[in-house]
Amino acid sequence: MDHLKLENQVCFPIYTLAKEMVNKYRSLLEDLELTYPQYLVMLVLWEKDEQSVSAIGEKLNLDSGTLTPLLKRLEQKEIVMRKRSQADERMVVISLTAAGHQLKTKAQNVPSAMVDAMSIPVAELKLLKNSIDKILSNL
Amino acid sequence: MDHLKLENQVCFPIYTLAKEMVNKYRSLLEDLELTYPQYLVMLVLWEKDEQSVSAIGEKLNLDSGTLTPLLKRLEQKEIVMRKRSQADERMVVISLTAAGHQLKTKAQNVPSAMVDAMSIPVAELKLLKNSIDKILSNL
DNA sequence: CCATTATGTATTGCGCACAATATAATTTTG
DNA sequence: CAAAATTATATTGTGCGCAATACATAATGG
Repeated sequence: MDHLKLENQVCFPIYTLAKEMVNKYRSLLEDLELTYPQYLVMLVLWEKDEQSVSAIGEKLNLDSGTLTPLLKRLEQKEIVMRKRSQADERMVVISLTAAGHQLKTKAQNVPSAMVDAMSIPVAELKLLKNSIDKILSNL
Repeated sequence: MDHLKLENQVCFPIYTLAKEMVNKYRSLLEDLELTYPQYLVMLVLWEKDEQSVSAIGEKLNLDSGTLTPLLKRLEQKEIVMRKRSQADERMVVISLTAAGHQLKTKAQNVPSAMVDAMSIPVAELKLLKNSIDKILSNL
């Protein structure tokens, strides 16, 4: 078997799936005027308000080069605020505005819409998640 | 269950895995001086030389906005050539240079190195690929 | 055969993603 | 306490990824 054939690649479907997922989210998040990475940041903040850039970055595996401009865009939309911590002025603390909090109610139906779009049995989805987590811990 | 909790997201692990995969490829492809998307284009060309931009794009699900600059970078590395088709001057035909052909031998060990890095049983990998293909056909 | 439509690539603009570096503040050490 | 090391964010540069648009060529239908 030719391991360099596209058809025999394992990673290519994963790479493609991730892109297609983000494309699907593009339409699902249109109303919220959020991109998928922005939506992920909002998930993190909806769970716990007032977090440092690095704390958000650790949870999402994103560095400041990605987060700083992204958070500035969220600030411009006026759904988050950026403020230097009093305690440690190196830290920038991100917090939700009222509009940012409210956006959560508009996002409630997004996860189920996504699972519907994938239309795959929940059991199979759990297996999938398990395999992915296993690979992630190895990489 | 709170469907908006990061922990309960199904897509986030997929998104993370795709990124980690690309990161792993970064080190595996360092010798070849290729990025992962560039490597994918080379896989397509190693299978069949002389293909139009659109043909490559269909196989990889990438549009000209992505491929044109990418292919120009491969041209600068002198591993591919870009030439307008005589038959249809709208088409740009991409072909491998001698160096481009030779690069294939250096790439032979990349797929196995990647599978090794993921360190997951082949059987489970096949299940994973099946699930992903199923979701992709739905999205 | 000419106007219309379709096709193929290129360009532009925006938003990630990450490496490398810079900068400033805090902590640790001698 | 001052110098050195560490920590946290910001900045810069490169490379995707995709939508929207432009533009040229080819095909098609009166």
